[in-house]
Amino acid sequence: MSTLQVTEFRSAVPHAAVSAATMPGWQRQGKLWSNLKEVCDLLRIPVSARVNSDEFQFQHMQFKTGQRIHTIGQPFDMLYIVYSGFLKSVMIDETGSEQVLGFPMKGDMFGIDGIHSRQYSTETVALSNCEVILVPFKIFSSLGRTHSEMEAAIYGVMSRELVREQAMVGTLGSLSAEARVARFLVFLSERFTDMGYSGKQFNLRMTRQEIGNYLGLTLETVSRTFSAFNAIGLISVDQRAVVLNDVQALRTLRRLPPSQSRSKQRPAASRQLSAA
Amino acid sequence: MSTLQVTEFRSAVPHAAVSAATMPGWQRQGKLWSNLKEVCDLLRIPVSARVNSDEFQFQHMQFKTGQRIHTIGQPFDMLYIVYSGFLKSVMIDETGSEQVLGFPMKGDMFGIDGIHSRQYSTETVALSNCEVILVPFKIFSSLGRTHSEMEAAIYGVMSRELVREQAMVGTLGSLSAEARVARFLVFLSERFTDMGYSGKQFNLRMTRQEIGNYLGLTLETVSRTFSAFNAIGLISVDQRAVVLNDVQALRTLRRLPPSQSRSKQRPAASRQLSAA
DNA sequence: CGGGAACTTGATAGAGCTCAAGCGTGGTGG
DNA sequence: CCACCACGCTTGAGCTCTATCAAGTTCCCG
Repeated sequence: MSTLQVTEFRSAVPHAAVSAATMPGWQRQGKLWSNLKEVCDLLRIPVSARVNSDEFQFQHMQFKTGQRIHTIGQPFDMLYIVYSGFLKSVMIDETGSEQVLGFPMKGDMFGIDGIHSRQYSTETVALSNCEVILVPFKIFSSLGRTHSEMEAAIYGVMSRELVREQAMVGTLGSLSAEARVARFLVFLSERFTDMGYSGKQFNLRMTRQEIGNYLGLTLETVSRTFSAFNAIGLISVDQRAVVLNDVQALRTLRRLPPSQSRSKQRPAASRQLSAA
Repeated sequence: MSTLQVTEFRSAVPHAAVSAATMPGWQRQGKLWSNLKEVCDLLRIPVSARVNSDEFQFQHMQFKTGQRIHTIGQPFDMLYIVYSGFLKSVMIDETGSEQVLGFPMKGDMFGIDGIHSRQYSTETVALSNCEVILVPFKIFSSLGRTHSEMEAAIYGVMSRELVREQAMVGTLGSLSAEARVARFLVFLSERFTDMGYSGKQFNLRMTRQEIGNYLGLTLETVSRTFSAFNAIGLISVDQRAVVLNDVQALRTLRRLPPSQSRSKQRPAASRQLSAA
């Protein structure tokens, strides 16, 4: 069962900078910079040609696996955009337990939670060697003033994050363990596709523990669910290597053996309270 | 057991407009307006005196119980701020099930989810007669440009919502049913206190169904948990009327009868990845 | 006063957690 | 270069929590 090979990543990673990971200069600051257009492209924000791309330069910074980009309570002054690599964002509750909130990857912005209280409420850790673009919040927000088209984009990015969290709440609140895991795989598949990698086969960058924590499950349940999916041919798993054999089935999966629909509160609160 | 009386609300509601609910003019638009200062106060945003409060006037709109303020898919052009009353925001997943995302109340902004895709991804329904301030998004964002101090405030409000959703994910992902219900009560208590009402006793504005949906539980579990809290004197409940007898205990509650600490993933995923 | 929604309570079952043991894999030191 | 060790993963057994199904009661509205 350990013959499964997933190699897409080694060959597909498109940024030359990553190879620098093994070189002495790795992690030195100030080596790479991006202009505004590059940042907007990364964020999937439309840029008008009128913007002077070179008016601002944004510094890159490289992190090794396990390093923290920012920590809880640290004063906020920076937003971050993932240029390459994989990370996890976690919150620590009052009992000291971690709660994984997300896995930022290429094109994702993180650190937004710090704006409100002027200090980060989460911490973000590199799950692989990473390259992150530093965006000083003051500069970012001033772009909204000077380039009015940028303004909607900024709000849009923040709104997008909010919608994503809301979807997460919906997932945690109503789906079975199997459905959560299935959706998680589809989510990864779509992200990888967006990034130009294969959406069919990839390597997980996080542990079962982290996946389970993110999905509100234990690592054992995640492991068992992977095994179950594997057993019926939905996917092929071997450790971190995953192949999705039927993405559509994963997308709509509710429960495995007896697919009893528990649509419970369907006809709940939307019609008897009809707007007069 | 039905002798419990909670009357704080009837007497405490401070806005005269509510009494208009029973009058013919109710729900007619354009009756009340707020200036910028009033809006900022409501949002708990610091306003500098330099801002000309009367430069902008924001229209109020009144809704009766059950009416929708906005619906899913409706084109986005407006943000909303609750001036009075209670609402719920819900998402509908692909199977048609509702997912309650929150209960906006006085001072809360909603509709933010619509910015990203230019249409609302949620709908918001009045749980009581409500008065809502309409804030055209274009005007709101232009305030960020003209009054630069407003800008941070706007981002702050959006960030606050994101943090709130993240906390919700944490709650759903890791707490027992009892702990979720307890936190929910504490959450309400704090909101009511903020609004100037009693944080010790209040009336729930939502059904057990809605609470359960919000917390990822069934209505039966919510009901049983209320009863259990009632039985040990933590709270007193009778239908929608609630008295919190020990807020601190609710705040830290993890589990009820045998308070065995199972701090599970305590020493889990934060040390082996220490930043070199 | 009737009907329906909301709420409570009980009985039962099953999904997922906990505890526990074993294995594979990758990194490290001898 | 190989052996060891630790961490991550898998799998099993048992048990608990919470969902589900089912009445029955209360409250609110017409």
